[in-house]
Amino acid sequence: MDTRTCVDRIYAVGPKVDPVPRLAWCPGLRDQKLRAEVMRSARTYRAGETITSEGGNTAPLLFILDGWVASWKMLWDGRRQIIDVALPLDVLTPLSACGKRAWCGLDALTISVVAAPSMPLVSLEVPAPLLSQGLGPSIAAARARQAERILRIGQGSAYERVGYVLLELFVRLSAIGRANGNRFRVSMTQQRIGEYIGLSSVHVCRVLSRLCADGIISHRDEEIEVLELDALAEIADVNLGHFRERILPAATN
Amino acid sequence: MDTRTCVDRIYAVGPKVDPVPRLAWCPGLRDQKLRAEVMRSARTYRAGETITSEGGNTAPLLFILDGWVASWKMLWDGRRQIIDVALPLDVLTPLSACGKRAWCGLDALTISVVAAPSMPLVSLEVPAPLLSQGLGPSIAAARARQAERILRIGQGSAYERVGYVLLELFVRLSAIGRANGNRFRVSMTQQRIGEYIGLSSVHVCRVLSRLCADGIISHRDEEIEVLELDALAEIADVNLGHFRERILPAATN
DNA sequence: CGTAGCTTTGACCGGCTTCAAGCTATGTGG
DNA sequence: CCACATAGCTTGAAGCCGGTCAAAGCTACG
Repeated sequence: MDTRTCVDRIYAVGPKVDPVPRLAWCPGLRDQKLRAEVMRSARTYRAGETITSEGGNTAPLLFILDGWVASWKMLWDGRRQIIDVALPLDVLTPLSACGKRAWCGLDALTISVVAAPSMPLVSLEVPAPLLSQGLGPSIAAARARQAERILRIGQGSAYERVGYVLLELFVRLSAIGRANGNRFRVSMTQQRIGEYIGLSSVHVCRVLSRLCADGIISHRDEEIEVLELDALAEIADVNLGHFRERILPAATN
Repeated sequence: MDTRTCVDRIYAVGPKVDPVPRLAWCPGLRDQKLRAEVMRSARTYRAGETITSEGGNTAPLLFILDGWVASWKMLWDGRRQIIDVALPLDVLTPLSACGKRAWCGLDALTISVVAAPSMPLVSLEVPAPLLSQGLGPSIAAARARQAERILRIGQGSAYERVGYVLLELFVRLSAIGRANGNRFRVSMTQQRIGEYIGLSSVHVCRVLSRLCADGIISHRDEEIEVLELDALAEIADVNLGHFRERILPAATN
């Protein structure tokens, strides 16, 4: 499958963002030749396709050039929790402490383009004092999102959780030019949304209905329109200004 | 307050572990003089004392030399979620993406000794290709624990959650020589355990009773004895071998 | 000895899950 | 072009898990 045409096809659909210059966000990717090398290692995955299975082999760094990618873990009986959803221009570090295996499974939620450069990055000596800079903007943002989500899953009601996850996705998509004003596309089934925030798909459906009935949002299929952003932020218990600063890679602001 | 005497006093209580050589686990701390510098910046906190408040100033790296430290986030109405519990020899990176403020609050759950070296570590150029090594063993382990916990909080029953958290603490304490055979001390109130796994303190109490009634554990106050480790691992849905590899800093194994 | 904080136990109830059935949209093969 | 299958969404009914409220025991400590 020709990667170039796939990239082009995807980019023709949504608002255009050229990933190459924006990859400059990534730690150690200020060098343009390196960025080109990353692009060259890109591969396209179909929606639903497995990128890595838990405990399997993986590259240390994955760059999401386009699409939605879910990282998840599973209990023996099949109950599944989505740990995080990576959006275009996010960076994933699926390597576990032992250095060989992935600590999570990775699924493409939509058709996705993922770069997994192995050779060039191993030789990449991270020059900056990475730790004191907070682990690189993209990884720090992922951690902040994770903490916010743990807080809602652990303490929030279903209404608050769904409100939160919609707001999180809206803010992140807006930042990368993939929202259309107050509208955006949630490229997840209600089943998957439930796995993301610890609810059954049936209850996700009910809560979405209630959010519509309350005039906070409206939706047709996966297309969401935020009608009352402030009200949504209040439900999610989010201060929008601080929230953006924390869950977005710094360079996005 | 004289740090040395506090350290000594604590170390006189539990099984002894000299933190200085084991700090060699930490990324960039192989140099003995640096380690001594870290020790010199240590400060003692009383149980319940705030180390950092959410959004406050913080050092980029905190070394837990002794004690239990909870990192937490809160909703506006006071509901609190403990994001992670750091034990002796763990490393915390509370700095958020913006690089100035802490993304979480930090409380000492017990009397604790925490080193927060600011000067020497800023000048520390991380030499190894840190990313490809998985972010340093301690931080990678913290992330793995977090993923495991999200899975249980999102998908597990109360019984599974409590079983999991007891097992997690038991495994981690054993690794640093702070368990006594099958016995260990949970230095958290049931209220705090609940905040850690998203349950009310009342229900934590009930589940603990049930674990005792089922012969899995026994406990007096905060002193827990694991009677049936395999059964506990089954409840927690954990493969002990893999689990240890993943949630412990690599050098511990 | 009294107070404060934590644990334990009981009673009640409501939020969420589960099960089930019907609906819609999309795709497939005759 | 229609019959049929599949996947996801929606809605209802029933039941249980876990939260909340309340009161009583237990320890530690001043």
